[in-house]
Amino acid sequence: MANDNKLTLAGLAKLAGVSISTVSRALNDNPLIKKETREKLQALAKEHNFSLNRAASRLRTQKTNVVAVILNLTSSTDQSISDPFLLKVVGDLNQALNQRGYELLLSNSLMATEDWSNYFINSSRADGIIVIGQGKSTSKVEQVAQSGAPLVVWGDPKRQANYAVVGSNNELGGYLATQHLVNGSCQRIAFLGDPEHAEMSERYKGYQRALQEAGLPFELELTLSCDITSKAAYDKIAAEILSKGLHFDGIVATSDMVALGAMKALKERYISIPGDVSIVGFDDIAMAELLHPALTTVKQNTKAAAEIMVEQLVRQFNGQQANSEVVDIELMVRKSSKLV
Amino acid sequence: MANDNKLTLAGLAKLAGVSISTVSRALNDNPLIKKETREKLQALAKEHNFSLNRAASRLRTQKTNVVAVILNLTSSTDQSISDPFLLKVVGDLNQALNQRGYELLLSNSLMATEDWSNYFINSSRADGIIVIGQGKSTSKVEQVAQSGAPLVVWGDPKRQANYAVVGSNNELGGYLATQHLVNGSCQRIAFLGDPEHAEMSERYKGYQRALQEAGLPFELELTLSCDITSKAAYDKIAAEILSKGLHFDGIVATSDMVALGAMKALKERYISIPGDVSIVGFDDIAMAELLHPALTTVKQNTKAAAEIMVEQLVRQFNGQQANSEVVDIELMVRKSSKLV
DNA sequence: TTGAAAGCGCTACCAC
DNA sequence: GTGGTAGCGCTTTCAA
Repeated sequence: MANDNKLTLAGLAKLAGVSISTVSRALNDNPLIKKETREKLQALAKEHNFSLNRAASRLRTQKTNVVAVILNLTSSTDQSISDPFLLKVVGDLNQALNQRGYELLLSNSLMATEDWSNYFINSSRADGIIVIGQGKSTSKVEQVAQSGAPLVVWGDPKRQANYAVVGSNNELGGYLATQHLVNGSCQRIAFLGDPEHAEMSERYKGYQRALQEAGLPFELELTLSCDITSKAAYDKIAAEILSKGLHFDGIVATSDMVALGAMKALKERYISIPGDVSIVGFDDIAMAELLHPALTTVKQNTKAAAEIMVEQLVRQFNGQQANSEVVDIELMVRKSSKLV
Repeated sequence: MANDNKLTLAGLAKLAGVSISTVSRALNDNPLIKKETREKLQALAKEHNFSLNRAASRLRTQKTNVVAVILNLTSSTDQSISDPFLLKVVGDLNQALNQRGYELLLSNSLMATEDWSNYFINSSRADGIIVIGQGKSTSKVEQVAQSGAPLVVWGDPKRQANYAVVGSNNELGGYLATQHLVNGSCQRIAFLGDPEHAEMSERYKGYQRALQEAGLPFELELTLSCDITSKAAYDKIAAEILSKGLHFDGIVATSDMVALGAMKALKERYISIPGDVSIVGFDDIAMAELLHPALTTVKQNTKAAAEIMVEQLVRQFNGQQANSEVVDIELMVRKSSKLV
């Protein structure tokens, strides 16, 4: 406060009458320093509002304690950027990283156009990378994996990949959602979303498996392919009903936002949910239970997932092998689907 | 690739047969270096996958090109963390910052418990701080302002503060929302939210002004005070109806999430929206128009706001004075309110 | 248990 | 236009 030119370790050392090394060790809680001295110096630092210069320590230690989190967005539509689910994952990662002493540098695939490994890791901006979403294209991610940089991806862990993927059991999720509709006596169950998107394609497989087990025919016209935004889903359902009439009595949506769009299209046509059409979402975003009717959905445990992702990333920092890991999902039965 | 020990400027210089200074200038696009040489060296850098070590340049230049964005959360409830509106602001800031060459370090008030200025600025983690939300407590923010660190706050710009505040015209928003309900012949208009929260209190003032102008009495029992989460709003409306019956025919909600909670409580009781109760939200999150009925709401222009915030922060980097600035709002009339 | 000093990789001042 | 070099503030080896 009083002294305006910024305080450094050297300055603090002078103030305390000890060497720079001693202050450095004390502030890093190094047990080499006598506990008494350590506490005295820490108190002094606090008193003078001193904080170690991270740029300097990062340069010296070659470690940043920063993790770059990259939202792997499919397109530049506003919708996909603001999908509450993605942002929930960011929030949970923030928490998990902080608990381990890491900071979160936020970026997304639309901004970071260069080689990610080069940009974030070689440049000492971050120690590792977490990519949220495998999306349709994984070439950037592969590039990072090739470079050997510490990397964890939120996506579909069942996909074989040469990097660690953490994600929900999407196939099972799709299966349970579909099975739930089958049990509710739905006969013509549609799949709404993008079957080519990594995570979504697994949900699609689960959907097909459930149909088969139930002895229901798989009909291609029940695969309602659309972008994974509410708007696209809304348009798709509207167009479908316009051209073919209401030819389905159940919808397995690939995300809650997609389900939301579908619900709106149905309600506008006075189609009862779940009376005429049952619907199951995916994600369990905060809003799901607040919709009317409350949305039955497959809950992804993002908090647990975030912790696992950080754990796997830290393993790589320590030179250990990182593994893909499956996070449990759970069917949340609410009001948008008929009960058995 | 072939050479495994990390390349530095010195290494590149040797490879190119020029001095370190020349490579440094070339990679920083310094016009002192002949264009030809510059391009040759940039190509060489790309070829060898070289990236300048940021830790080193930050130490040297005393500038990080990083901005800390702090979500000033009210409580640790999941809801407030995942309010899509806050996260929309983060997304827009990310974009605005990147366009100006800054990176976004994400944090929140629950994690960053220390003195923010000390933690982020003194430590050279970031050059400036953007705080999202004035919330109820502004002491941490005041502390940053006191320290003289570059700071911009998303909040209510009408509040007098010794730091730059960018935000919507909340008073006008509250006024327009209320006026709209008045025009739709609502007689007993409730205000739902937290009148003590900085931004919200201005909306509350606007609500009162509109009532007064319309010659409607201001009744305290129509101030429905609750936490600004969907859940709290849902509970509040449910409790209100249970204890006093449906004693209002319009609701001015302090956020879309709050409106969502209220809508659910109403729908569950088969109260028609907007037939029995009209409702207006605030924010215009992506979901607002996808609700059924589509939510009439006051749109906050977060994209414009984000650009202004970054602009004001950069002004401070350049030693200029930063000013509070008001961002225009716009009433989005949809289906949850009666028309005139 | 503490101190001296080298050096992390870069930028920018000064010299040519 | 280009090169030599000091030094940003820290950590850590080595010495005491």
